[in-house]
Amino acid sequence: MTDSNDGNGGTGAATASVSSSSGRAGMQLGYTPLYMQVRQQLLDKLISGEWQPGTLLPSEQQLSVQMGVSQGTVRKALDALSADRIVVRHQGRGTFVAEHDQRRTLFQFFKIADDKGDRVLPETVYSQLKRAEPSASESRLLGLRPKGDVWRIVRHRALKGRVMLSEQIVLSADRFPGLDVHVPLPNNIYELYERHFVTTVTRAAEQLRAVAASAEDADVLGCSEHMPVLQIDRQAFALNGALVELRRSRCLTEQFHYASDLR
Amino acid sequence: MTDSNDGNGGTGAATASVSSSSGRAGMQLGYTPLYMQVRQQLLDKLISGEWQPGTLLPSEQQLSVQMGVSQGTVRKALDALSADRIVVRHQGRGTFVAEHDQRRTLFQFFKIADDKGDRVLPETVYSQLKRAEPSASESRLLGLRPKGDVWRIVRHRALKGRVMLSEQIVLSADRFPGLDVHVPLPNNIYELYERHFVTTVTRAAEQLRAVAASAEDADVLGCSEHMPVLQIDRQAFALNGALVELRRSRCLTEQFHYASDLR
DNA sequence: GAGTGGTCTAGACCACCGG
DNA sequence: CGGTGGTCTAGACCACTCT
Repeated sequence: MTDSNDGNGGTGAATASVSSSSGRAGMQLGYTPLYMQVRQQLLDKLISGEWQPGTLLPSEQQLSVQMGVSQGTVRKALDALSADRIVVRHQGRGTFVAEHDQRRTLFQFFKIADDKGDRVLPETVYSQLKRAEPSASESRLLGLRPKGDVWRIVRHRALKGRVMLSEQIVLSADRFPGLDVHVPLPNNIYELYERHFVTTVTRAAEQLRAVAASAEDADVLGCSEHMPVLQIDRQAFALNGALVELRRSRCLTEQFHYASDLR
Repeated sequence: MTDSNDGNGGTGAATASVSSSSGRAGMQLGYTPLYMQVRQQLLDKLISGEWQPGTLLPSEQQLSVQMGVSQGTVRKALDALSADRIVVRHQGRGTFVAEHDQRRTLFQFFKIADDKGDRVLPETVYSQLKRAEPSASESRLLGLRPKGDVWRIVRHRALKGRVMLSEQIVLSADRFPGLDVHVPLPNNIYELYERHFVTTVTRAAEQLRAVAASAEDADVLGCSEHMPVLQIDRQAFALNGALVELRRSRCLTEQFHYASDLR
């Protein structure tokens, strides 16, 4: 392993056995702190699938010995991953790779709430999967190879027994080979991504607009045509930063709303 | 000062001269870490107005001596305040009380972006202020005394020269005495709150719905009646956690959208 | 009781800013 | 150049979980 960044503060005798692996997104030049290098090393093991979701990581003590840095530096790296919800830490139990369980889906990725502010997970009442050619923009955004296909998923989803949401999902057929084997798709589709396709969605960006329901929307949602509906365009990103899912939802917002926290 | 929490780890000789001041929101019972007590002590000085926005705080070293805790503990307290955007830290310069400058308003509190994803601050093209009686729910939410009045502000705001947004703001007349002296209100109204009314907005919760434009909306926004518009209901909270502002916006979303990051 | 993460302390050096 | 926050280390004790 190549040493770097000595730059090694403290009383320390240990010269860190941490390879440089710089190039953190969103950092300016000049210098990469040791704990960020450690963070990246740990992240690489998650990206490669060496540590699957749900796995118990080695303890801080073990990692600090393995990586040749102090326990405090390992702690800072794990705290950074924890802040990004990539790992979950439990006092007395250990540090685990975050899973897309129902709670995470509900609080990180599903922003529809009822008028009391409670979030309710929707049930899927209709689901369709087909292979198709991408549009130019889909191909560009998903970084597809020339002539690479996409999967198109259409789902209708109900809250409290009423169909409230119609969504179309677009995925690279190369990244999700044999997706059709898993039909019918589970309600929690991000759990499917991570269990069968080594793809963990960690972050998403949504664009919201008010639009008029199309004739098809009206049919699906049981409302009149031209009814105002909330259109949500989502781009979802994996651990390595790649855009892996495009999604467009149209949602009735009479009994429910989209909740956004500004902080 | 009353000691508590000894509970004092480390080699330390120092018994912390930090009063208990427990009761952190969202904490379970049992115990309050020292750095959270320090955080609350610092926060109290901000709430009281003893440290105004823009103020340079004492250095970590000075604070650690003043409060009788280690520099590392002061650091953790300041890092927590920094994570909540309550203070801003600059290496080599010091720690400052956060201000509602244009950048903060743009990135923390204004979520409308153009199709390239760039956020543009809107200009106010019409503004009206009047004193009025609150509705029952307004009185309850804002915690008004019986017969306490409210201010109602109506503003029309333009992006790139086109009126895109109509908003109504409701404030306690008691909390904002003599607000009418400041007419015409500045475009950055949160800066007004903090400069003249010792009220710093730190957090807000928004509820989004797609609704049909009313006749009045259509007139203001220059669109047809029943056009789908994005309705944004905001509740804004001050440093002490009190709800201080209610706001309803209606926004055209043909050239712009509401951007929401899920992470 | 053993092991984990969480807190607290102490001290050193580094990167950055201003005068 | 002195002062600030940022990083790194080392070691102790605490709260929590599981066996």
